[in-house]
Parts: sequence; C-alpha cells; structure tokens
Amino acid sequence: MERYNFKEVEEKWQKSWHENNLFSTKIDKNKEKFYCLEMFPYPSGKIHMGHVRNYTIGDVLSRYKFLKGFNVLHPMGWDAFGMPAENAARDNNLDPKKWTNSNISTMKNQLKKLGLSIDWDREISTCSEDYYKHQQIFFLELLEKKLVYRKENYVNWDPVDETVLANEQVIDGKGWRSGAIVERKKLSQWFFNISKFSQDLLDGLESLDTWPNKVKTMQKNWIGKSFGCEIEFEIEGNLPVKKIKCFTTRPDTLFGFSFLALSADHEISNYFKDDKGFLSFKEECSKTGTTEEALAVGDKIGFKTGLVAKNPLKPDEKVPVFFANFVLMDYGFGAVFGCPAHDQRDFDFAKKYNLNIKTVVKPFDKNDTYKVEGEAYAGPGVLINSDYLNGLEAPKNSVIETIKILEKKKLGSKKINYRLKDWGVSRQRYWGCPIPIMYDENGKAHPVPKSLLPVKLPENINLKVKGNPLDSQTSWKEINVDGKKYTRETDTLDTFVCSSWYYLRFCSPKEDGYGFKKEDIDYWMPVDQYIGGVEHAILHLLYSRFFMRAIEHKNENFNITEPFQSLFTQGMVCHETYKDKNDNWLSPDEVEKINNKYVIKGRKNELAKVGPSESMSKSKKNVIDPEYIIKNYGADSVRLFILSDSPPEKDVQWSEQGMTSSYKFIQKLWTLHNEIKSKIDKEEKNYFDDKIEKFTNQTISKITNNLEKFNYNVIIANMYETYNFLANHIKSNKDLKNLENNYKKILICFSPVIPHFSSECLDQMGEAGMYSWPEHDKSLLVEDQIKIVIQINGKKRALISTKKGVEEKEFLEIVKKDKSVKKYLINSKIKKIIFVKDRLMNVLMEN
RNA sequence: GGGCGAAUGGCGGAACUGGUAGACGCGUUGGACUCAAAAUCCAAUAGUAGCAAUACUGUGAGAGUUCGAUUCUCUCUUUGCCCA
Repeated sequence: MERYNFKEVEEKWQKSWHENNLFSTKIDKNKEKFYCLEMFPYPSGKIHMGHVRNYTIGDVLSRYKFLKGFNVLHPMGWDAFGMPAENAARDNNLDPKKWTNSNISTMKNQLKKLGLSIDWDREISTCSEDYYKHQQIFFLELLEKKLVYRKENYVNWDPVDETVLANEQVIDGKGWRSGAIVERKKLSQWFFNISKFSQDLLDGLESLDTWPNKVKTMQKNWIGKSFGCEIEFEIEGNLPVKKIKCFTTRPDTLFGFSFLALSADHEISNYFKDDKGFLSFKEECSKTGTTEEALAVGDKIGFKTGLVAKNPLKPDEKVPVFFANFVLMDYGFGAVFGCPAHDQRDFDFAKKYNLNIKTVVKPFDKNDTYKVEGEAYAGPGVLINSDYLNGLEAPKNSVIETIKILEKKKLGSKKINYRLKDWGVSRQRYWGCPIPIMYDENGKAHPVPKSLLPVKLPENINLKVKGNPLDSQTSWKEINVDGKKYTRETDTLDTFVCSSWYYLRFCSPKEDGYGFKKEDIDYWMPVDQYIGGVEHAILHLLYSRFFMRAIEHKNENFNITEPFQSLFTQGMVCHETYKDKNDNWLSPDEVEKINNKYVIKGRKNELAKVGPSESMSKSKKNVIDPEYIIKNYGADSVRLFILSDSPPEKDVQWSEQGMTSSYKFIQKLWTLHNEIKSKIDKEEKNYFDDKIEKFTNQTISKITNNLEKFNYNVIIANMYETYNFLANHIKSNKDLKNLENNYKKILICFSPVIPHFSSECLDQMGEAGMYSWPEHDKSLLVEDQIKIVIQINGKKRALISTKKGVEEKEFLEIVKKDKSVKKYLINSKIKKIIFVKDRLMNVLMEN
C-alpha cells in the first residue's frame, strides 16, 4: 500500500469539482434553498489563518446542506476598495487596481487549494465597475427617498496627511500614520440617514433569535435608546436670548443644577464670532477629538457667556451659562445642564471653574447629610435636598416623576433619544466608489444624470499629492453637462457601503440593468447562515441591516428587512509570541524548541522570550502562512486541525503538534481504508451485522446533531472515535459482514470536513459521487443491554448491566443481590428509592 | 464605571431536558519494532492512600434548592470582550 498522496488526490478532486460545475447554482423551485455566506475578504495580498478558519466553517456547513439535498448558494467575492491598496500603490508607485487584482488572483488560487465548495461563477469584486455602478444607482435612489443628505460635520482631521480619519484611526489623539495631533474640523459631507431607522433596527433584533446575544446586545447599546426629557431653560442677560433647549436623561437632579454648558457651535456662538477670547477658546476645542472617550477623559475647558439660566423648578436660582468643549452639537440640542455632584464630567468642570456642587442623590446606605466629595456619585439612591422631590428613588421613579411635574408646568416634555448618529459616508480617498454627484457654479449639488452613469474612477492618477488625489485631477473633476459647467464630487464612498449590499449582488451577479433581480432575491434571500468575525458585530452588520431597510423604504417590490437570518461569529486564530532580548518580535520559524526551551535559530546561546498567545498579526510576527501549511500537509489536514481544537466560536490556539497529528490521522484513515477494502466480503454483504450497524447509526446521529449545532470540534472527536472503533472492529477479524454499506455512510459523514479524502475513498468504493447524507434508524440508537447506575445515599456505588425497560421492583431485587452493593444495604433499612428508568437507582438508607 | 460572557486533569476541550464528570486529541511515562533514530504500534495517565480490590477528595471560592448540581439560585474572586 502506498502512503496517502494528498497532493495528487486533492488536485484530482478539485479539478473534478471544477470541471463538473458541481457547486455552480441555479434557481430550482423544487428544492429548498440554503444561502450560506461567509464575510468576504479584503484582498490584502495572501490569505491568513483567520480566513482558513472562517471559510472552512462555512464550507463544512455548505457541504453538509448540499448532501442534505438543499439547493446551496455559497458564493465568494472581494471587498476590494479601501486604503491599503491606495497606500501600497502610492508607496511603491503602482496602480491600486493592478495591485488589488493581482492580490485577488493570488488569494483566489489559495482559497481554491482549500477545496471550498464555492460557486466561482458568482465571484464579484466591489472595485469593478460592474459592481460599483449599481451602488451609484442605489445612492441616487436613496437621495431621492431623502435618505441621503449633505451637511457640515466635525471630523477627525489629520493636518499632516490632510485627510479625515475614522475614530479607530485616532490613537491617543494622534493620527495612526502621521503621528500628528488630530484636530476637529468642519467638513461638508454626505450622510445616510440611518438614525431614521433607530427604533426599527432595535425592534428588528427581536426577530433574530439565532444571532448571538452578545452581538444583539452590542447593537442595542450602539443604537443607545435613552429615555429622558427636553427642558427649556429661561435665560437672562445682555444678549437677545430668551430660552435654551436641552436634553437630559436625568431631569431628577435639577435641584443640583449649577451651570448650563453649550457646544461651541451652538447658535448662540454667533454673538461671539468677533470675540477674540471666544475664538481662541473655540480653537482649543478643535484640538479635542470627537470620540466620546476623548471628551470624557480630556481636559474640560469653558468660556463664560455672561448669560444666566433659571432653574425651572426653582426660578429664583440662577446659574451661569458656559460654552464647554465636552458638549457636542450632535447630541441632544448641543446643550446640557450641569449637575456636578452626579456626573463626572460636570464635576471636573465645576471644580475647575469653582462652581457650586450640590448633592441631590444619596446612596441607599447613607443618611441625608451625605455629601459628594472627590468624585461624582452617579449610582442609584434616594433624592435629597430637592424640595418636593425628596425621598423618590433615583433614577427608578424620580426621572418619571420629575418629567410629569415638568410637563404639568409646561417646562419640558418626555423625549426619547438615540445615540446612533447618521452615517457619514464621504471619504477623501481615491480608491473607492465615486459619489455620483456634481456641483454647479453656485456649489449646489445635483445628481449625475443616469445617462452619464457610471461615474468611473479615473486611472493613471498621481497618488503622491496631499489630500484627496481626485481633487487635483482637474481633467476628471470638471465636466460639461448640457452646456453647463459642473465640478464632480471628489469624495468617494466609505467601503462599508460596498459591503452593505454585496449579499444581494451574489443572487444576481451578472444582472446588468440593476444591482439585483427581484426573482433572484425572492428565491435566495435572506442569507440563511452568515459567518464571520465578531469585530463586525456593530458597523458592518448594522449598516447592512440599514441598507435593506433603505432599499425597502417606499418600495413595494421589496419586502425583506433582515439580510441575515442566522449569524455565527467565529473566534480568532492565535499563536504564542516571541521576542529576543532587545524586545524585537520573532516569527515562529525563527525559534526552535529544544528541551522545552525556545532557542533563537542561529543564535545558539540566546533564549527567546515567550509571550502570551495572541491573535495572529503581522506586527507581532506570530503568523503561520496557510499556503505553506497546505503545501506541506494538504488541505484536508488543515481543515481538520483548524476545527479540532476549540469550539468554532472561541479562539483557537495554533499548534504545530496539533497540525501534525491531524496529518497523521489522515494517514491512519488511509491505512484503515485499505485494510477495509481488502477485507470486505462482497458475497455476504447483506448479512446483518448488529454491531457495526448500530455503531454507524450512532455516528450518523452524533455527527448530524453536532453539525446542526456548530459543535464542529466535537465532530472531529466523533471522527477519531469512529476510527478507533473501525480499527478495532476489523482487527477482531469477525463480524465484517455489512461493513461496506456502513463504511460508505461513515465516509459521507466525514466528507464535509475532509472532502478530498472522502471523495477519493468513496470513489474507490464504487460511489461515483452521487451520494446524499445518510439517514439513521432511530430504533438502532437504543441499546437493549444498558448500564444502570446504583447510588447509595446519592453516592455512586455500582454499575449494573441489565436489559432495557426493567421496572423498579424487579431491578431492586437485582441490586440487592449485587455483591458490591450488598454491603451498603445490610446495616440499615431502606428509607426511600429514587428510580429513573434505564438510568439510575438511588437508594436512601435510614440514619 | 456600566453591560455581556467565561472559569472542568499538565494542556485544548467533552458531558442530552439536573442523573456514571474528564469523551476525543495533545503532552507525559513505560513497552514493542530498530545497530540506532524517526515513523508506527501496544499500554498507562484527575489527585491522595494502598501490592490490590477499594476508599476518600475533586468541575474558580463560599452558601442555597434537590434523593442527586459542571448544569438551577445568591454572594464573592479571577479573567475575557464590548461600551465608556
């Protein structure tokens, strides 16, 4: 017998699947559909282990559903726009398109070597014109529906790179690449009105019962529904301002009111536009970032307006009105009332400007003389020093009660506020989908006429300029439409827009006139199982949910609101980290394990410092290249290992030993396969063999059950158990009847995980590839002879083998005669017996 | 600070609706094969005591419910993630 040649076998079957179009899918209304989708990759260069894990999980599911007879849609594409391409192209004098497309072809080849059951005919790439032209049409549709608008907004601005940074690109207040201190800058940008659907997006979560709770909670928090009150404060002073509106979730602390804080962009700032002091204060404000964290942690500064605000519940009390850097215009009304005793930001501010700090909530375990000191108390308790509100439980009852009082006095009203802000989609970048807008000479925005769509990205562009390269591309930027001069919008769309609807495109990848065809959507959507990393729990998944609603809005032909019926979030692939004595990161192949110590290769006397196992990342050098692994061990071994060590939703630790053992397991299966083949007695195969029949049924039942529940690591254990059983079974050299039938069923059960190996073996057993998932006979799962646990006073004392279905009385007689139990029964009387049929007998003794 | 989750041998992890804790794998130890090594195969492997049968302890800590708790409830500790 030859050793298993994975290279030959895997190539053979990949070729066969491809040539027979095994995984290309068409609508078939006689079959139940199953749309399995993994998050598509960014074509960064090569695939990494995270991809291997993600796509293996999806492939196991797809192949299982395929064998179960579903019409499976399992597509793959490329999230191909984005900054890395632009940066790589700029730094190496390349074209982003060429760079991206060459990465795509490399990665596609690598994915193919994993033996994924993908319908490559449906491959899409978001940077291709075929894709983004539809996105431009969607954009204009949303504009028509008034779900897109343009407004000025503050952004994180990197003054060195002259570009906008996303919040996650701001690290410690500095640009992630330039290191420049990030500023707050006002820019005119396009927005998607996602906040219009805040409540709907929240309600929709209820219907997603197979989504992980964790993700639902994260989205819920992100949408951030809060219940509070809108209050109008009366203002006095030497400006023509009578009233200022503000939103608060804690109106009940009004008696602790000691200042009113306004955003530097509040309309009242117009009275100060010539005030030098104010202008320099405003400039200071622009140095604080826009994240909630930056605002909470940063220095609190203010500028006195000279106005005073009246406390609505106590009109003779007047407090100063400030501009303050921690108030943003897009929360509430750009105005907050300050209660320093019970809010840390207000507390910091009050300390700085020497304002009154009045305690109005005491913790339950303190008495009425409790005073806030050192830091604000934001916890629950009882209202004090609050006149007629005293004694109310805060915030449980006090908020509602206070709102009632304010409403009665017509000083305020109940209001629901959402934290979710509209989605700013403008990016000052070249490598993205052009926004199909043009401006006339007055700067008014017009949609680009349909006849001039798509707006194509210009090629051969100078990326070395500062700021947005499209902005300096005058030949592209300036256009003539119907004899009038226009300039194009030079911002491109956030790449999250591309990934917000790609799952629709997979249903109609070749449709030319529109992004998708109704007939296709009606059949395939929604995605039955979506699989990807939890890092997309909020943005991508929320944006996609929004996009479906935006398309559905005012559209009678479309009635799907939730794109992803089920969601599975897989864990990361981790590896130990290594450093040398100078704290330089070392990659795993620069390190060698000798006598349980990690020695740096080529530096015999130096030991590597071993760090904790962390998610594989280039910066820590703890990466293992899948291509190398596939080449050395084969795709089936990699698939087997990546699933074996941990449940798929948890992080998995990459280990060379684990990888090797998976490889050896395939070799052992091969040896077994050859032994089985040579022992099968075809003449007598109809002879009923109880033992293997039963075992096979159990195996089918277990594996099916574990597939349904995503317990993929347990499936691998089931496969090892199966091997152990079969190896013993054939070694005993009897009861080999009916082996062939059952062994084939077992191979089919293995095939979602190790498809090449299984296909080869099944082929050798005469199965030409037209097999389906085996059914199991439930009656065979039940053993006739079972083992019942005997407990004496709750402690396990014996295990008795008996026939199934024994009644309590009969069984007690057996127990009494059992020699290992006898000794516990003779010294005392039986008080009570608990009997669980076919399972357990617990005998309770007196005393 | 708030929200959510997790904690089981040397390690990764199993355990159906509360009913034999530790499946399966790794590692380790011993053995076979070999001049030797690798590979492969066989056996043992939660801890303590014992030659053994066996007994006791044991699922982060402490309590509770129950005939019976890894599983349910409460408190605490540690830890992870998300938000701040």
